[in-house]
Amino acid sequence: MHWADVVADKLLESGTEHVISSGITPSGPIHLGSMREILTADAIVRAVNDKGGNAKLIYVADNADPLRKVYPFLDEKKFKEYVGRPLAEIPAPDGNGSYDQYFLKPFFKSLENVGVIPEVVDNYQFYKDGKYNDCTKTIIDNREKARNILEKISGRQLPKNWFPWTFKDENGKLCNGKFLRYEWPNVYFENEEGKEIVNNLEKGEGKLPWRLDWPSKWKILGVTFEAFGKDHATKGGSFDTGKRIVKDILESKVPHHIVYEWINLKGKGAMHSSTGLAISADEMLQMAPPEVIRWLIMQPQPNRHVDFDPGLGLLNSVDRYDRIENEYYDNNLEENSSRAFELSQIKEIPNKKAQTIPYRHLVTLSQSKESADEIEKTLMRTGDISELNKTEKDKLESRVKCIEGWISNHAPESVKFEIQEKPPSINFSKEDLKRIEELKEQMGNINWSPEKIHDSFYELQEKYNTPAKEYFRIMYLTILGKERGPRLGFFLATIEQKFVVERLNSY
RNA sequence: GGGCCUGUAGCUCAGCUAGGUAGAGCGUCCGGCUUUUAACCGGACGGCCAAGGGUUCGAAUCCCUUCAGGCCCGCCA
Repeated sequence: MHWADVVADKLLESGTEHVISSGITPSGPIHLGSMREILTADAIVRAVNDKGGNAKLIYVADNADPLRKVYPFLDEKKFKEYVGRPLAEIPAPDGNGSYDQYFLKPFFKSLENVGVIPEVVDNYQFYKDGKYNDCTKTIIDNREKARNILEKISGRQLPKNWFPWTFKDENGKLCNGKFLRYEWPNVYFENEEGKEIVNNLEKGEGKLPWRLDWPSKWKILGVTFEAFGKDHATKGGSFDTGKRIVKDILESKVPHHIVYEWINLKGKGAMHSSTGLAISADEMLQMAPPEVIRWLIMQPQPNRHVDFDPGLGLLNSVDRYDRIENEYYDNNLEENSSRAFELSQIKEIPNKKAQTIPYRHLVTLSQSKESADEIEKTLMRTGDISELNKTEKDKLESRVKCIEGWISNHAPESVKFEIQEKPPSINFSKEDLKRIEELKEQMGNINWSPEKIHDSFYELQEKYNTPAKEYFRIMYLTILGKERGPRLGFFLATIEQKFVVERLNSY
């Protein structure tokens, strides 16, 4: 059984209503690794709903968290003063709006593109609106118990006058002040300068520290399931302490969970926004079809790491996905693969197989044609497809866009080419010139189909006792200005016969 | 030091939740398609399921131990 269904079954044992939670701190571009978290959660939501339950997906934007440091992608001068302040209160890097929204907006757009539409929780606003009041109060009332749990389970020592609140200084920065006294809803502390500051706990002046904030969210939102990264899952980590806090102090339920592994960039290691070694969700969508992105997450077990190769490997991933799609409709898949395919669909599962064009072929066409429209016409002319319906058209269009993005940012040189508008000036040898004459005649007189074109080179090989390779080389040189290129039969068939003959005639 | 995960064919992995004759794709080799680029079709080769022990009529699957690899582990998230 697919992992999402295994979890769904377990969840449904305790009821039909479920809240699946996911979240991230929007401190930088939100990357593909973070997308795994929410796609994993989304899979569970779909699985529960498919089995007749009623699950909703909640996305918590942890924008009450402070900016930890000036990240490499930030302007040092401008952002130095904001370190320590809640992300929701900092201006965006481009000056428009707030910092958190600057990163969240494109991420939500990306999520929409992969078919995920969560209910968004603005954590900062939650604090402001007093949503945390009850939990905060309960924790404060039981702060010795809380301290006990944290110290015992995490094995760290808390200061003598520990108070379960991250204070907010008068300059707006979150800080570790010295706790003085407390009287709901106010807490008084001494800041570094020795000044007494008051925070109103009901108004979001400061926040709960993460290890208390997380279990509080479970209770406030009624979370029944959460997928989280293995950094939280370590012994004595925030999940371990969170479990006890929510059970013993908040008297609420511990959510079910799974731990997911990181996504590595092939040959480079785990993605981290802080090191800059990351592909943002946005960027990802500009080079890979959304259903393939989903499939990369749905196919493997969540606890296995995924190696993502934005180079040639991406083509393999798309090919594999397309093959799975075909086999799905041929009813030829094992249960897990079949389910992974279903969970990879952006919208509902189409009940008919769509016409698919081999992705590698599209990579060629995208570089020789101006638009998706032209590509479609060409494919119809070469007999690769019959007329496309609306869905197929959209798919073609979006895939062409992905390929264009991929070609310009990630593709290796070996697959790139450009049709030369003017005949490249090349010093052909005498023999080459003779072959060009032979080609002129051949190209002008054959049926312009991929197979015929392909065969014709071998006819020349027979006729003139010259390796077909030589003819290939010449064709690439005259049209692309380089010695290699895409499979010639298919490629030439996609451009005008007239153009090819004229090109040869100019030598 | 503590913890989690992983170890199955040359490579990438499925199978383990529920024990019942070891699977797929890719690669390799052979054959076919009048044959370039990571093309297509058919077939073959290929595994003491990391090692050892236990439970069982029966273990890749459950339990214990060992080894190897990856990652996580102040605060913050």
